[in-house]
Amino acid sequence: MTNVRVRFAPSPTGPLHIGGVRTALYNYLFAKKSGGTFILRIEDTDQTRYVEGAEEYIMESLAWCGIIVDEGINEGGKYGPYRQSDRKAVYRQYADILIKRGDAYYAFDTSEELEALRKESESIGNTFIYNAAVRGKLKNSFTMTESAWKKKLEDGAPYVIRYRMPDNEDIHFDDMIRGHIVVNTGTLDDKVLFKSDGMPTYHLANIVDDHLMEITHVIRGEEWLPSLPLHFMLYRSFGWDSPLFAHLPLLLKPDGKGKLSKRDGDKMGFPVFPLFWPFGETAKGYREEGYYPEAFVNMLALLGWNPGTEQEIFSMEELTEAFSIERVGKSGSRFDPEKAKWFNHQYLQKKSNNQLAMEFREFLRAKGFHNDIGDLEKLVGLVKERVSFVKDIWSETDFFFKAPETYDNEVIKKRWKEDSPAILMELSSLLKNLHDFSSSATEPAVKAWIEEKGYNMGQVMNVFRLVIVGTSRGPHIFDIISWIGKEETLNRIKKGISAISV
RNA sequence: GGUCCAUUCGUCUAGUGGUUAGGACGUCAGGUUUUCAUCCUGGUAACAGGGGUUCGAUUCCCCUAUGGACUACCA
Repeated sequence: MTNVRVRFAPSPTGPLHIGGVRTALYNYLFAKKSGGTFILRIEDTDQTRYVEGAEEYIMESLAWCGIIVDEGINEGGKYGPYRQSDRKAVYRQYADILIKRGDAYYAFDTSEELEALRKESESIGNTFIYNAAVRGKLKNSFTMTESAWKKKLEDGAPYVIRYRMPDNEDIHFDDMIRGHIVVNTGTLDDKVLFKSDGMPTYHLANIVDDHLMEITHVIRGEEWLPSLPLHFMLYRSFGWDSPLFAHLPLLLKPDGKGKLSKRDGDKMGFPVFPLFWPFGETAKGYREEGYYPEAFVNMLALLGWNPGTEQEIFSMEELTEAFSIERVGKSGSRFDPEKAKWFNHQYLQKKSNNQLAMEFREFLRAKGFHNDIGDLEKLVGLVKERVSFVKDIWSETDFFFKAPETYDNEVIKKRWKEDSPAILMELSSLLKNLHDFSSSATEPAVKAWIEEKGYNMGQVMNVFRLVIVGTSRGPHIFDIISWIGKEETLNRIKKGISAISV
């Protein structure tokens, strides 16, 4: 088998959608599985949609995910340049080849004229398509005399170059995911290949570049499936072998209908982009929300592909090993934000307490804590298994850092009894006399005291937790007091008694 | 409207011409924790509908329905 060469070819029109990231990932996995080459090509032939910062965003996103580009605008390579606007000079000659072969032609219709035609057709319930049926009535090198259209070109009149789609021919082609497809050219239109601004359209640039860059497999989103027949025709007109195609199913909204959009994320509170997008209308990113790239990639890989086994947790290496186009599904996948969290939970559990403590320390610094924040490794160990994100450690441990300011009324109503203050006072003096304040020392001491006094556990432990935490949640109470220390424990008991007894 | 694509639990999916249709997320129940969460155990829940083909279809074919993509001098 020849060397696999695949490309990811986004347009720099804004932040890269997670559907795009998944396309890049599948390309990457496919290439790496066979030791092939992953190419990043920037498709910026539409200058009006170019967005500053988007190229960098794309590259940073791939890097964050651990997708390594072999050839691209930064990496270079033998087939460059890798930005289509830098390849402008190469496209025109290919358009000319098509014209010479009679497979393409000049057209002088203005956008306004065509728009009017479209409206007119629509008003009588038809769809206007620029094809064999109408091309004979419009302004182009078929309807004009050679001297007339040549004169127009010489005069610098604006024109486009269109592909001449055959009138009525069944064309057959194959997709690695969808199998064999047949389309009649009569339903297709004469697509513009070369725009009046001197730039090629996607269709021309894409085919020319894929050929020149010796791309062997085109793995892209399903939204391209309708233009596949055109692309096949172009390869045929040029006399080139076409690469193999695989059209990936789309990522759909978690609820309702249609493909996943930024709005869904905003509405339901999850990101639709890998990284925070800082320009203009900003957008949340998985990285900034606290997702690990490994978890993000794992989640994305399983959305539309499965290994055929019951394994769900995969490293990039394992994904590379297991991936195959054959196991990519045919139908669109609804995105499930809950499952995304679950993946992150799995990866967080695998981190060492030491590593998590470091990450949590960073988090605390950003929050303004600078010194004296205690044994974070131990703290993290107490709550690790209940969190999915490093930021959750904070919401699970805020009461470690500061005494409660309010006390849960529900819990007070249920647990606070007349004798509670007296019992807590007793408990306080008991704790005061303990020298070893570790959990393993305080717990048996307190339990023995409860037994000796004939109290029951519930009447003591619940109010104890209430004054220490402020409500009924959190890790083992003796672990908490051990971490905050004797002095703080006694203070909280005292404060709690006076605050609640009022 | 037209062209093309798709359709297994709520979601991601496995699977087969004859299976108790499997797993994961979610959800529910029980257990653990005298808290909350985690965790463990168990339960709930699906082959879109109608025709064929066949001894037998969830699986193969056709139709319908539903969903989706595309329908620009955007990609």
